[in-house]
Amino acid sequence: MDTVSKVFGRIPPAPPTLADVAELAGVSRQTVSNAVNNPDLLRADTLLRVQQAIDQLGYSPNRAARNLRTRASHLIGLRIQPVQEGTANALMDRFVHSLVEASREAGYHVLLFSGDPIDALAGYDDLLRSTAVDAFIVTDTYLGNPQAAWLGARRAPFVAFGRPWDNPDAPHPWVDVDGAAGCDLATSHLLDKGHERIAWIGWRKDSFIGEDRRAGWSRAMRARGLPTTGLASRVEDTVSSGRDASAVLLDEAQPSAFVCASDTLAMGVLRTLAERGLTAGRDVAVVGFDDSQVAQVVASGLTSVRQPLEDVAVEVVKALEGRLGHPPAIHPGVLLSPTLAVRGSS
Amino acid sequence: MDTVSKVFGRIPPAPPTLADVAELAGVSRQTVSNAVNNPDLLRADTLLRVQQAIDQLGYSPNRAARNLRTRASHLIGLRIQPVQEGTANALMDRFVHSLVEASREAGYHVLLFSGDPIDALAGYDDLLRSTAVDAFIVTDTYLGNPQAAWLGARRAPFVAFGRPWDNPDAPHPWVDVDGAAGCDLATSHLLDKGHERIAWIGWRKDSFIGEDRRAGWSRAMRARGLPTTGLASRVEDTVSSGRDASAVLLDEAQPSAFVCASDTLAMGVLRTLAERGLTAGRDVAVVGFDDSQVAQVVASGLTSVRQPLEDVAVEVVKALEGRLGHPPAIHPGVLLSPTLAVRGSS
DNA sequence: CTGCGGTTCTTGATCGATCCAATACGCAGC
DNA sequence: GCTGCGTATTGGATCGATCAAGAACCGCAG
Repeated sequence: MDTVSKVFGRIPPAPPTLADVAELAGVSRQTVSNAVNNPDLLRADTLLRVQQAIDQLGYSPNRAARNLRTRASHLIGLRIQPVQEGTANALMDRFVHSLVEASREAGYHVLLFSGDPIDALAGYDDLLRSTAVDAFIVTDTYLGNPQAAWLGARRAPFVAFGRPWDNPDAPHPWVDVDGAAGCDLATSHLLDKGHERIAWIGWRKDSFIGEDRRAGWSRAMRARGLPTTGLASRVEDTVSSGRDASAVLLDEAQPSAFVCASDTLAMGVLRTLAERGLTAGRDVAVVGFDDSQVAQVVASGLTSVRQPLEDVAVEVVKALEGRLGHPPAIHPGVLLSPTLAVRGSS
Repeated sequence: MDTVSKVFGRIPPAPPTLADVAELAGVSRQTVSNAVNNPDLLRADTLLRVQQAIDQLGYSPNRAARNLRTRASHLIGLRIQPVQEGTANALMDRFVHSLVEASREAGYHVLLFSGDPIDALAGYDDLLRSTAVDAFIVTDTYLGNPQAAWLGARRAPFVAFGRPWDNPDAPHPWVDVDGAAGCDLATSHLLDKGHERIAWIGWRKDSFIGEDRRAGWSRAMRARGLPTTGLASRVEDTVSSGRDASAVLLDEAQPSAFVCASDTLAMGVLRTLAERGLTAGRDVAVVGFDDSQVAQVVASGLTSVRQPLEDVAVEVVKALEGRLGHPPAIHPGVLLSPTLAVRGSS
């Protein structure tokens, strides 16, 4: 016996097919198929007999054959973006896991693909034309959503995690987290602690998400009749930008607390405080956004707005099931409320 | 027109098939198939004609049909574990992305699945029996590897990210990162900076990976004739364990530097230092492991051992291609060396 | 004993690609 | 002009499931 055979064995036995089960159970193929897909069509004793044959052989329907016939793959495509080094943004990890779990319960699996960097749509197109997936989850909706229009035009079923900012009447189902509510929550939390001069550090104005979150901060401030002028700054989403912005704001506006559009920016604030010998949570309060691992393990902890990603995933899958149903259900947008993970920094 | 149709349009046109292309190009189905899979079998002018027809119709082979016939899905299964909240362990994010990218180049897609928590093997079994994936990537090899033996017995092709610790002669291909070399690197880096009393904070003894990393530290120490007794501690992988362990070590052994088995533990050390008014990198040096986002954004930065996950993914896919080849290539284990991301803490 | 509605089960066709064996084609040599 | 040979191309069968019918079976009323 040669080494290859010794290691990997002979040709693995072909898995049992529907016909094998049918023969063993003494019924026809169709009956086995019904036992699997429409059990209530069978007489109880026949069903039992078929079930036993299935168990005995360890039969599972061949997915390729089933997919071919039913024109469905029970796969959901999810495009993943490169990890951003040097930031605290890691919500994908949590979301992906929740999505896989929710999909599993609905009988779907998640297929990952990474867009050809040159042409993000090429990846979608490829999977779509080869009928490799039944639908997509689209997550990158930060600036409008070119994919949405493209997929819509192709009649490709998809659900977006993120509102169609540039087109509120977009016909596709979507699920999103209310960033404004989150920042309102964070700001109100600080206001309740007695802070009155609460600064905002967010992203540049062309980010819909950033403006939404900012609106939550200003809304909460206005609700208590507090001014916001001079207390806001808009920068890049990097630690050093957060550091610089907070330094300027401390000098010019003397805020006693910061609400940030991301944990990355909040880490920058913490750095400024450390440089000035100030203690986060005692001298100056800080709240971040996304409840990243960074927020959880940083010294004394960073209070942060936590997106209910598990719920998002469940809603996304629910919307997907509706969209793939016959007839497709029109699923309105779903907006979920985040919570606040309070830690030492506030 | 009813609302549903207005929103989603009529039944989408059926995608073009091989036969459609054949008819348009005026050739037979097999010729089109050859044009796609064995272009060199065709005469140049025929190939061109078929190509044009393919482009004109936007044809892509139906995956289900191809999978059924070729008994291959070109999918790779990857089981993902729940995210550990409160730790800095996020290497999966980076690895998954690299894996998707490497797989894409090899013509594969990554299928995620989450083991039924009750029975981790059920998820593998299901996908295997339904021939949904061609192979698996197994990542959880921290304590031996029950999956490996099970998959091996089922003759399921798989590649492990992680050595078969409990069975060095295991016949399956694997790729791993040399944790000992990483910690040797980290320790040597500190030794070069003039540190002599370098403490180790690692995991409990039943972790093969932890013992491996620890060996790198003690090896580097011994190489310079330095003692290690009293300088090591083994704890749980949490921030607070790292904090407690470093406090005890500082009191009892007065180390001037720490090498940790994870960034999570290193964050605990940083916390202790902060509590004692010591500055990381100036008073006491700290090195973590995994180069997590936490290490990258924490104030002044945490020096950390960085696993070459991109290379791991490439090697894993390479091994997979060998394993799935005919005949399967026997791929020896591959051990890659990590690098050190030097930051402010050292 | 026949007829009938309803359930239960079976047979043949089908999804769209690839494998297989057989045929048409081109070209050199007699 | 015919044969031989390698290349290019073709039609038919096949993978394993589901769909769409139709057939067998059941009990029960006429």
